[in-house]
Amino acid sequence: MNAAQRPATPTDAARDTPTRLLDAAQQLVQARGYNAFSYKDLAAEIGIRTASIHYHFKTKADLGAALMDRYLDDLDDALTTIDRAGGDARARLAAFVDTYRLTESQGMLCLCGSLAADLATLPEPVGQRVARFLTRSETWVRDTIARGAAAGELAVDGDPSALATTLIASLQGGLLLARGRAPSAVVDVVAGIFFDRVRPQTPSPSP
Amino acid sequence: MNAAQRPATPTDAARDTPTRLLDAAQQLVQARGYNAFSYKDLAAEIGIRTASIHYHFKTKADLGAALMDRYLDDLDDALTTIDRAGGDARARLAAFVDTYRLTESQGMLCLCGSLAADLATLPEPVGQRVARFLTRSETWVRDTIARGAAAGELAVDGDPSALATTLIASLQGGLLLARGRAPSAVVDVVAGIFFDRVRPQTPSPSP
DNA sequence: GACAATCTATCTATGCATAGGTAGATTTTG
DNA sequence: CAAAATCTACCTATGCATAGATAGATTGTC
Repeated sequence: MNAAQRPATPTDAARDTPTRLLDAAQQLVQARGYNAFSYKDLAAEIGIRTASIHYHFKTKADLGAALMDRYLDDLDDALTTIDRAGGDARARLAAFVDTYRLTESQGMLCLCGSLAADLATLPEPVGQRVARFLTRSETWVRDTIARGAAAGELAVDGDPSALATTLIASLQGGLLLARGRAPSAVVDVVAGIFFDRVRPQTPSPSP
Repeated sequence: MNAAQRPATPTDAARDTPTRLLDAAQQLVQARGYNAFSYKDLAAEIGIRTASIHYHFKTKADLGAALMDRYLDDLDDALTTIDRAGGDARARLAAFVDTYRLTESQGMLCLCGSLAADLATLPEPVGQRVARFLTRSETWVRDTIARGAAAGELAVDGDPSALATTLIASLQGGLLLARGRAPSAVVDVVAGIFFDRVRPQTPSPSP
């Protein structure tokens, strides 16, 4: 997901250099991929020399790890916010799906999806964090479905774990297909298919 | 998809150099991504100098385009073979999904999925072919579902177009999630969810 | 001998990283 | 509290490896 669609750049130039570097790097990775951005791009973006970037992030691997650490924190924050907002399971899942829409409209991938595509070439610490992000997302979706079913909020058609895996896969893959289409077209479509199987528990509490 | 899981390297060294270059390049792109392989890697792989590669493929962009051209041909061949095999719609869809399993078991992405992730940095002719591949896959799946429904072979639960988009997205995204998991785990899961909505038209022709 | 396929040698551009320096703020301490 | 020490956040300059590409042999083959 794109939990980390950073809070709309607060006053932008007002942030400190490490934060600005992370912001720019994240944008570049989501738009172009890990192996297609350089310290030079980054330096140009925020107006310092490449050597200065090394002062804040010793190596590109460190920068990548920091990027994913922040993204993991953002995910936790986003999920916590959703959980605390007090909607039912379906509303929570819808809020989760919503986090992908902005990313799609920008023609980007999820930071984690982009890095997952480059997984074989990533420094190991970065790869580990990517895996952690995907696991955490999937677990949250699975648990949200399962709890919704248990609480009688949701009529679930299928195995919560399989549905969760499929939702994450189709959202990540959806962003891959989305570029060059109408904004939100693909996320809407895959979400529609998903929610057909996770319906509000309206009437008959049947057997 | 990975239609182009090249026919198991026939005698391998017996093929001509352009073919061996394409084979090696495809393997590298699927495993590592377009921006993470070089003429040097390729040269080392097949035992010639990088300069010799330029004799066969003037530029990396040419190589990329040739790679996608062949992959598009492979897709057409695969779909034609499936269509001619004479199974019903569900068998055809299952055969289509099967082409993703080998890719998953090798921890790779679909050539087209890998390139889609790097889309923003691709030479334009390559990007166009990537889009063409995705459209063609989606169209085939959609039509296969729709025809299956029309022929009374399939009980389709939802819009064929949305189901097709979701299937492709979840397969492509599935390969993204699959690395580091049990082989075929993710393709099986997303295919299972898909086929719940595209069931054999068994008994009651209902209304 | 002509053409195909490959080679050696080399070029320019770029990537990540390091060394070493500097201006200015902050902290320590006699 | 002022001088000394240290730290922060940059800089210039440079190194060394790799990337894609080119020119001009050389070799093999019909």
